[in-house]
Amino acid sequence: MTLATQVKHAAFDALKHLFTEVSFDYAHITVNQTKPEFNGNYTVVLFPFVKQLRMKPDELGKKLGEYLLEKNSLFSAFEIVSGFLNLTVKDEWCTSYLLNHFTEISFGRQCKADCRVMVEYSSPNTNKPLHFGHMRNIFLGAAMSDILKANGKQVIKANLINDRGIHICKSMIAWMWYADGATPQSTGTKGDHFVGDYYVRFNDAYKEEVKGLIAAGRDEKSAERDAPIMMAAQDLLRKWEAGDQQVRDLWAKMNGWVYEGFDVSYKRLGVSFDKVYYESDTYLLGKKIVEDGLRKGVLFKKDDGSVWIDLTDDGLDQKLLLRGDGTSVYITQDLGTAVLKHGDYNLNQSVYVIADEQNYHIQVLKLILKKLGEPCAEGIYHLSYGMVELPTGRMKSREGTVVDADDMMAEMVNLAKEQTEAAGKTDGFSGAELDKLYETIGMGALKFYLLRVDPKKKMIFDPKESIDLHGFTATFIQYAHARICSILRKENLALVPDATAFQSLPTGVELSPLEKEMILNTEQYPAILADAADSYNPSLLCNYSFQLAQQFNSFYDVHSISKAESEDKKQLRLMIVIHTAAILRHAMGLLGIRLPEKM
RNA sequence: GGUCCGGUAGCUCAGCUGGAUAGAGCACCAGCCUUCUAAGCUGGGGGUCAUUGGUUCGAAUCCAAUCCGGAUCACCA
Repeated sequence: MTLATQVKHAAFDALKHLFTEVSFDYAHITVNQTKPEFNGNYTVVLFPFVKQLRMKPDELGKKLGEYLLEKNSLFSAFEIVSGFLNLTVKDEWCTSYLLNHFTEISFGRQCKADCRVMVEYSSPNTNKPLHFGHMRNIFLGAAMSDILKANGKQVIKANLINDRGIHICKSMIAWMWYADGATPQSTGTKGDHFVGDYYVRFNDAYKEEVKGLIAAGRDEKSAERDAPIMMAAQDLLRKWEAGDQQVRDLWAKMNGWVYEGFDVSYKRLGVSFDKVYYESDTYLLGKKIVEDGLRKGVLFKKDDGSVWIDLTDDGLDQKLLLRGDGTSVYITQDLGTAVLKHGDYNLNQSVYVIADEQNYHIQVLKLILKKLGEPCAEGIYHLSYGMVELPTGRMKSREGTVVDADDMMAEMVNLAKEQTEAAGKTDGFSGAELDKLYETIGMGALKFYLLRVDPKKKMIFDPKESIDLHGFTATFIQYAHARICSILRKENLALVPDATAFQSLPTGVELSPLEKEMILNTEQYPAILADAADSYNPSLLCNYSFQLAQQFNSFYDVHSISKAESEDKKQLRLMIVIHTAAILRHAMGLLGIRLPEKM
């Protein structure tokens, strides 16, 4: 039980015992952390009960405070300030908590049965390389997977690759017409960029053709429809669907190039998947579900043979599920894939990391599955995140305004290198160690930057301003960690020392305000971790870790550890920083951010 | 037009299941390195929490209306 909960219980218990004739609602008890300008650690708000008890707040506070001090071993003092009961937690409680926990390196809930959850993320198209927006998706998905794991879930990380459709045919036709047999190998180009270049090439050629047709007197619509390169791409798609071997071979070859490129990016991003689904395998799924739905009368057929569901009673629209010619649409295959996933892993929960532009789509998907009586419907959760935009608006691949993921990673690592060198902090590292350090700092900064904002909110990234390595950043947390490691090195202690080294600590040692704050702050980590999982919000770990590192820096500035006033104090402070470092490593580790021991 | 999301310091964001004088970071100003890493610490200026009304002991937080911005409402994916 968290300390805050214990305080709440204690207050509830005190109210019940002091006023036996009145019944209280536990939910009305508000316990907050005491504001720094007042004495105390936790505060009980008295106002909710003054009316019920016909008592002045201060009078009630005095009664409660005295009762708690006498009957409850948690508190050493209380103070009443205008309707707030500020309670001071005993130093003994804090030191004893620290003694019991400081060697922990694993935090979170134990795994329970029946908690298999799939997290689908990344889910790229195979016609272009990954960009900044994908990175937000990927970091969110990877972080959420690890956060859920740390909270007792069995997680299956899945990637659903959109490897078929008109977009890849566009790259294919451009390659056929313009490449003259060039390959990633022959040009020394990363495979996904190579294919992406032909996608751009397609769009350039297409634009030219449309312009030409319009100049020749065609209207815009028909020009867009009849441009030769577009017609050729659509022809390719038809051949692909018919199973034309030559087309399939080229398609497989070009997708192969893309996957080679993606693998390189994924590796550097530090993410992986347990299961990869390909839309070329799943795009025909869902039809059977639709037929069942027709039989059950949940769906209906229009005169042209198209199949629909009426969601107007739920405040939505009618939605097409099958075209008149019997072919499926996007949502049809999503229905099929949802059922497939559920069957593959007997899932209790299925998380979709998808941008908020698809909020409506997922809402409809879930609703349809529910109406069809599919058991997977209930477990669907849309981890909806805001798009990453440039100061000029949305990124447009066709206008070349996308911030490329590979470029961005290289830039960040380079920035880390520049700043490390500028600060003159390269002494004592080998060349390979430095490269690793730059990677740790650069990638850490990038991940933190994209994860520190509430996923729901859209974010604006200005490529002209490099991502900062000061302030609310991973670098700040890494630096605090490196400082702690430096102290431990000096004391010849391991990062996770044996508890026996510290058994001499008497619990009676008096705590300074900063020492106490640090301990009380670390006590909150498990609750924050649980909250991050329950609210699907990794940014909570960023906020918490930054605040903890910040507090450590103040602590570090005021209190010497190796030259502490007494041996007891030294032992105590060592325990505090060991525990702090372990929490920072754990929290950042869940976000895929490494903390160096030296920087 | 319907639905949904957002609007907090110059900028980027916390706080939103109601609680004390609304907090961080960046930027700006002033201090702090013979002492465990100054990628740090301390202090300062900077706010009509979009607007108006309501609920109440108490509202950035809840409700209503309005204004502004975005997403979505395809036989696209």
